[in-house]
Amino acid sequence: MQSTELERVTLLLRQMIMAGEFVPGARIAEIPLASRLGVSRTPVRLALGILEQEGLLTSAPHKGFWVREITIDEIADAFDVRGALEALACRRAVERGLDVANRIVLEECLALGEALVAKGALTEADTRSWSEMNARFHEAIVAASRNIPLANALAFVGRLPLVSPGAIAFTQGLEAAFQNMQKVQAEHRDIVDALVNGQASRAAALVQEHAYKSREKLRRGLERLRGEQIVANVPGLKLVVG
Amino acid sequence: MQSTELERVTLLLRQMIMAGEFVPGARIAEIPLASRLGVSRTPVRLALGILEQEGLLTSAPHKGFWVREITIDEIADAFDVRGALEALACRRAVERGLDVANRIVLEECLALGEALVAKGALTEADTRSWSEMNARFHEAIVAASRNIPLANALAFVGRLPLVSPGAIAFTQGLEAAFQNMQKVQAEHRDIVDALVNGQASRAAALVQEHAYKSREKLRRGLERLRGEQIVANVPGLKLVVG
DNA sequence: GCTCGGTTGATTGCATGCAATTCTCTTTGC
DNA sequence: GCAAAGAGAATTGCATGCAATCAACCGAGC
Repeated sequence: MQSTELERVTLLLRQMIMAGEFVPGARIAEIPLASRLGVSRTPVRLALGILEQEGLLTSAPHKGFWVREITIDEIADAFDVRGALEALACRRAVERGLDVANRIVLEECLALGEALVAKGALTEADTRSWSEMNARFHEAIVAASRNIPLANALAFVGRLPLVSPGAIAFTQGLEAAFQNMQKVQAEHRDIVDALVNGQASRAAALVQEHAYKSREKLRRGLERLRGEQIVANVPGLKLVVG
Repeated sequence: MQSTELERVTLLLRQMIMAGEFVPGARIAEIPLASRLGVSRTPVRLALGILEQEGLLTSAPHKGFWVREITIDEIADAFDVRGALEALACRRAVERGLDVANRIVLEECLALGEALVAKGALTEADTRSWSEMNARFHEAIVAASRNIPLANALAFVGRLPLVSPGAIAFTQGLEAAFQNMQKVQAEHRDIVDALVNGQASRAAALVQEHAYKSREKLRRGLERLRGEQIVANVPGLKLVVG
């Protein structure tokens, strides 16, 4: 699938960073990384540049790259941005007329969510398919807006760890995850209802609140981990809590 | 100032693209470009990667880079995104309390705008200082929101040509530019008024409309140029009008 | 004992060589 | 005359060598 080393290295490196393999603020030297990944410095260097553009790394001339320190507040703020953009997407989707293809995707997502909620029990696999469904749901809304810069901007903010709709929900356990899932499913239902009935501002308000709830849920989850300077084992990235 | 070739090449290349030196859709080969800029392929390659991330170029493995074709609709859509984001910035700025530093910047921008409008006559230099003032104005609003992902997202959409507040207004002549300037100045006054009086939703609505007016002004300006497949001499980039 | 300066080591930045892929032009077959 | 296949040229992708810059450590001077 990936025809070049650069793509492979970029993907790998992104996963490594997101998995928290590097201490935030720590320098990432090219040579050890290259030998670790079994390639030369060239693709590594290019990949680092890409990840810098994505906001995961920082660099300075002759000083190299290091992992950006991301605060909880920054993650939370990104959710506000996501809410505002998705609200715009809803308004545009309604104004331009919700097309059939995306409507079908939305309803499929609703059905899948319904099935997961009805099933009651939750395995790890269920959580994964929920996440994928959630990602598809939000993508469909954006696609329905037919606004390319909007989609790009959303992808941009989604590059921050935990912000993308596909990020694994940050909950205490499967039980809490399930309760949250029920709430989210209800919100999804309302959003789709507003969209198919042409209620632009209602849909916009609902997704905005939807994002806000995600934000606060995440914040509560992260706040619990205060105390250590660096939050480890967060699915996504080590975060600076200072 | 720029200590590396990469920075120099990136800046130069961005300017060249924005100035429309390349036909949209045309391939950009590394070797001729490198020899033209007097450097080796390495920094050129890195710069091309950066500009791809910025949305000005596209690439495919083993096929190199080419200039992205940007439609008028895409530019217009980006204005909607800008409006939504700046509206969010206004709400947050008010909610968090407009800080003194940014308030001063806003009022200085107002004063400068007032002076330019009062002056009546408009030179090229006036247009430039107006643009710089406009950029500072919008930056201050974003800075006042103290939301870093928001600022990043706005910078992201602003990378599209003509979308950034600092882009030279697209008007028919100095006379029309002046009339537009008067309107914009009035809008700026209202926005600052809302911000300093803590009227969050009013300020949000005003900036959104502000962006919408910019969008429509630009669209009218570009529509006039339909007919040719490619619009040349647009300050920013050659645009595909199809 | 502390600070400032020099020197050494390491790392980044750039140039270039080589292999792999793609594109193009030509030639052959129908 | 046109289409398809093959060979050659050109370009990208990657590896590596070398120079410039930076950081750290050590020593000297105050």
